[in-house]
Amino acid sequence: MSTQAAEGLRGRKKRQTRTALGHAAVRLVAEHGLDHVTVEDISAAAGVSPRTFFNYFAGKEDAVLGPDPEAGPRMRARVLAAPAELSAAAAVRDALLAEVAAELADDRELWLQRMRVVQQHPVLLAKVFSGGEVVERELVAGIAERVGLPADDTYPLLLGAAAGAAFRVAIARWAGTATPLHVLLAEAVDMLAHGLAEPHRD
Amino acid sequence: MSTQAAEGLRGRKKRQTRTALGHAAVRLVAEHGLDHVTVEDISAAAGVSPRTFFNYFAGKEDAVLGPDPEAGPRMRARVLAAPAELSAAAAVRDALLAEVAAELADDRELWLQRMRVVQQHPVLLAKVFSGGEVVERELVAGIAERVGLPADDTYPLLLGAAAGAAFRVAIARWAGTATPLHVLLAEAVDMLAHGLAEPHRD
DNA sequence: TCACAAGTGTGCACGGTCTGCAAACTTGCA
DNA sequence: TGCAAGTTTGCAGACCGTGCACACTTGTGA
Repeated sequence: MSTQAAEGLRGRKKRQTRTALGHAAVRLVAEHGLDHVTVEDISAAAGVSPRTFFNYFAGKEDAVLGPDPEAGPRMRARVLAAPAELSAAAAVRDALLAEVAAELADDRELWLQRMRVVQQHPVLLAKVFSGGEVVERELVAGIAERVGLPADDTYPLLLGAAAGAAFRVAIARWAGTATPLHVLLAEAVDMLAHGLAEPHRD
Repeated sequence: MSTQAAEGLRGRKKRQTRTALGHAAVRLVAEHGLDHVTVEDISAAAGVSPRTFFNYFAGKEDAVLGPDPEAGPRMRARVLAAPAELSAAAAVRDALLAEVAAELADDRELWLQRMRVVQQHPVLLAKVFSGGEVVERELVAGIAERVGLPADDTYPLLLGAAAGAAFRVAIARWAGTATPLHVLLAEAVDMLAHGLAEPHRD
């Protein structure tokens, strides 16, 4: 729900091809496993040539993960737009929760299947992290701007990295339980805000 | 300084070849950039055949990073061996600092060059993360055991992930400043322990 | 001393990944 | 209708990574 207006017939078809490739990649890998699926398979399933595949994605992994280039700027904007009375940590917390809500609303089923595939293929996990790195960089920039520190200061870097950590942990737990993602994410973020103190035991 | 005794001539040569390949990889990539260096180049510089290269490393990236399979178990042991009166977070803090000290003492110059190379090649960053993931898993197991929670509970997962985040931030800052790594790492860990509260301004 | 088992290095072949290039083809617009 | 710009595609080529078979080295026990 970001750039749907004034796209023209050209852009529309491009977007269609891209999502067709992405969906095919997730489905095929879920069915046959990552290294029993070739770029040729994915292209065929999406009805384009293998060469065209590489016009859209850098490789199999990218197609499965379908990285969102707007996620970084969005997080940055969210952090900067948060009410001024909130602490930076609280602003990041809210930004994370809002982002998760928006992402899931977009394409819930695909997301879940994607996560399942990622859990089964450590190679994909690596790509997720490096993708998260790009987002994290923008997030760090937003935090730095908000608190008035340079972007290479420990505080913005660490808050950004911690946000990434909380996100990953929430995702990991989500894949194994029935608890809603936003609950798990809030739990993780709150734990960070309390200095990682040991939780009370039953 | 872990398994140097009773190695035999066989094992010694194997280790030599491995480090020769690793060093050649770091040096060549530092000189010419990651994708202007082929496996053939690295093998030639180390005096072995390209086929042999793949007996040691899964690819260029692995050779550059020289992953340490013992790092995970070591961290786990450190966390479990920490004095009982320490909190889990403090135990992790000490384990991190001890690990850094040991690693750097081992081969300081290579480490620094490696980090510089990694900063310039996001692809390598991805591998660092996935490598860190393996270590993190062990660390999480240690934390879980120490505090008596299951390893898939939020607390151990998050503390492990946060430790990884602090480590990465410290490394990133270290590559850009003259501050000793252990100081940066302590700063980051303390910031986490204080709930990521905004630091005092000058 | 010798021979043999196990471990290590190497060449070869093969399928897969990814890129550059140039030739079609399609779309948007005058 | 016709042109400019964008998209798809095939082709060639470099590189990656693995399986396999064979040569060579090392350690060991007869």
